[in-house]
Amino acid sequence: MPELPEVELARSTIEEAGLGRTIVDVDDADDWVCRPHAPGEIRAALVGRRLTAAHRRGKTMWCDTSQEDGEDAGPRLGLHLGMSGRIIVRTAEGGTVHGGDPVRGVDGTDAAVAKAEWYRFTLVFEDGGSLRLFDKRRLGRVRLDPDLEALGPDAAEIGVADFRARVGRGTAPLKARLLDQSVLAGVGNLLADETLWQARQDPHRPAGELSADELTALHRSLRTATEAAVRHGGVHTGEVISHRVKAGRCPRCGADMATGRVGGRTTWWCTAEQQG
DNA sequence: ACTCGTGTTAGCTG
DNA sequence: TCAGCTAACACGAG
Repeated sequence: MPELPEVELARSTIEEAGLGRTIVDVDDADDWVCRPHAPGEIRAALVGRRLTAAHRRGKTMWCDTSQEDGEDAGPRLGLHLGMSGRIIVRTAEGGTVHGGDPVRGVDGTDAAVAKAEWYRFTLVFEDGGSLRLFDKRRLGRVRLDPDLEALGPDAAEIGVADFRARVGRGTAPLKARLLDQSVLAGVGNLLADETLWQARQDPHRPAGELSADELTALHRSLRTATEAAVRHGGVHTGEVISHRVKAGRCPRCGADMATGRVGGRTTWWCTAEQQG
């Protein structure tokens, strides 16, 4: 699930329900998710502190932490949801205040029961509540002081001039350019397909071939698609997403949807409007 | 049994 | 050195 819209929703969940609560315990035993930290390292850094702010750039989140007596401000806690991660914040009473049911999520699966081992990382608060990373596939990541240098500007905030300069260059397929997190941070496979469909652009087209006007329109489409996804609860709510299926038809013109691999990802496009 | 995947990245190639 | 591409990562779901 997690692309920029899902991560923004997770960030706001932490902001609304996870800040200001003193951390009394940390489960960082999963040394794959917490790499390169050794088990206990994150725990030692965070116990006694509080989360004071929740930030996001692209698909990466990080929380500022409070200072302890006589020390500098605490380390930043970096959180990445990977391919299947979710943030679950629980109240002192154990109820889920935000983040929804861990299994019965937007992906529609509802048969399974959440297994304890799918909780890959946990902060336990003094009030008895918790903040947890729930991640079936274990591609999520938790680390202290994450490096943000490799990330381009956030896809929801980049201005049109900057967007044109960064995206409209190179010979790589346009979709690959949109997916490159060092060019622009936050666009994932579904948001890329939705954006290109809205802008009626061929995903295979070399990015450097687009005109200034086309790039301006693409920037507008990205904004529109991203804002709608945040508002509606995730990228899966995009207009073309449910038509990315075998024998699917374009919901705008009715032409066949085609599929192939672009930028290493499964891609769907309208054969009529996107010059398939 | 076998393939796929809403993400990231080390490593290879030209 | 850079831009671009592929495989690998972990593991559940179909």
